[in-house]
Amino acid sequence: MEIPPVVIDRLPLYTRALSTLEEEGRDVVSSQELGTLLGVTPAQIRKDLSYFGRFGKQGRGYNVRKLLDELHHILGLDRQWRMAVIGVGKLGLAILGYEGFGPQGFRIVEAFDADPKRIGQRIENLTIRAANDLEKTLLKNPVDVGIVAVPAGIAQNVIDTLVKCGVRAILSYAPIPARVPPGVYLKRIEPVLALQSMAYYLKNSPRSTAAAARS
Amino acid sequence: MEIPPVVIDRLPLYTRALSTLEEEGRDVVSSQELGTLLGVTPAQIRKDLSYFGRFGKQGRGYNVRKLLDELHHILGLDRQWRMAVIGVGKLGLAILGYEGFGPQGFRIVEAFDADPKRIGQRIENLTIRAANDLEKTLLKNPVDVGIVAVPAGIAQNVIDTLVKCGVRAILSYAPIPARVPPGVYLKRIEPVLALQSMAYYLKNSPRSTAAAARS
DNA sequence: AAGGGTTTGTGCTCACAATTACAAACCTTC
DNA sequence: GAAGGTTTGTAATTGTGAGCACAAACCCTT
Repeated sequence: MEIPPVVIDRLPLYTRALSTLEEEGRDVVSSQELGTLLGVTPAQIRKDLSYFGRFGKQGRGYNVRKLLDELHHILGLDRQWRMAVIGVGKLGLAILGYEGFGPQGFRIVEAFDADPKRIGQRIENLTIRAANDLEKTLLKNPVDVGIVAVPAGIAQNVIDTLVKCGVRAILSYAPIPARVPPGVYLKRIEPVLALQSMAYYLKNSPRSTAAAARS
Repeated sequence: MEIPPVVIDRLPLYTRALSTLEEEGRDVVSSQELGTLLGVTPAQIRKDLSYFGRFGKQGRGYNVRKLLDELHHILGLDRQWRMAVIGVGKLGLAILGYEGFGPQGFRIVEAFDADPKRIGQRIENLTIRAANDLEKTLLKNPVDVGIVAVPAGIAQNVIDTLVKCGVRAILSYAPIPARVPPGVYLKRIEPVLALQSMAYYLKNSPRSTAAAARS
């Protein structure tokens, strides 16, 4: 069965909300409650989940623990994913220092930079390698995900290299419309584009009567 | 006329491609060429633009300079937008140091943090203010956009404060499903969610025969 | 054990966005 | 200035996702 990408994009949201509920000690949750928690309609949640099976009980709702496990399994979050960061500037540093990846099973195991002053430095239990060694290193020690935090000018080049090394998922912070071959998955983080589209609404809404932008 | 949000989200893409073309000295571009450049169908581009007017010439294409000016005007990029950064940790530092905002008319004019060691520090021509003074400062010197780079636990609180101060556009880096009242526009930057949805495809695609994820 | 109150899973409908397709308009060349 | 080759703008069609609504299933109380 072919599942719509929008659905896949929502599953992590559900996962996160369920984690919070579990930490609060909740046993059961309804699509209704989950919906208000996330700003999504209950029907949407139920339909999304129904693509994968029947996880709830009528009249009761979903077992938090069980649904969370199911979603982890569906998304492939029940294992560790190895990631490499390319580019250790200010942004790369922030990425290396971010504590949000590890707990979700995403571990940064390599970091690369072209600056001779950076190469060899030890940051967050990692030794920065030379960008020149990117290909050689990744071919020997493959990673699942590449995080691109280099300037726009060389980003496509870096991405091509990653693809050549068999990396099939790329998270790019570079402000370019990068292209990847079929079978490689690319997500872009684009704060400037986000700001620019919000500017439209700022400019065109009469200061109070507008509907909120979808985030 | 009511324009679909998806269309608004694509306009900044067009803007960026046109900027590149202009720097290269190109005078005219067809929807065809722009499309291949961005990975979008030509018809999509033409239709998106037709919501706002008729900017092209049959048999010729679009004048790069003119279309760029039009889009700048439509999106409200022909002015300066004032932004405040809340949270000056590693991420906040990267944001303050990013050179991609200024050239697009987005200027960071205030920065706040709760850490006494950070308060008063001078970074990138800006003096970090105390988080306690957030409300007072913004009420005196309003900003158009708030950039939230604080830990998840206090993010909703910060967002509520921003809204109270009349901030109508918020770019949030906090991993929470933040809610804002109607008339306030919120975009979230969520690298972890992006990774989690890619994990699904990594897990479920047979290593070469899958279609690329939409980015 | 029966009844009232919930909540799920899903067929159906509706809305809207993407694509197709083509007439009209434009440029260039002969 | 006519003809051939492009490319736009848009009407019409197709495709797809979101919302609605309800039967079936479950819990709890009496």
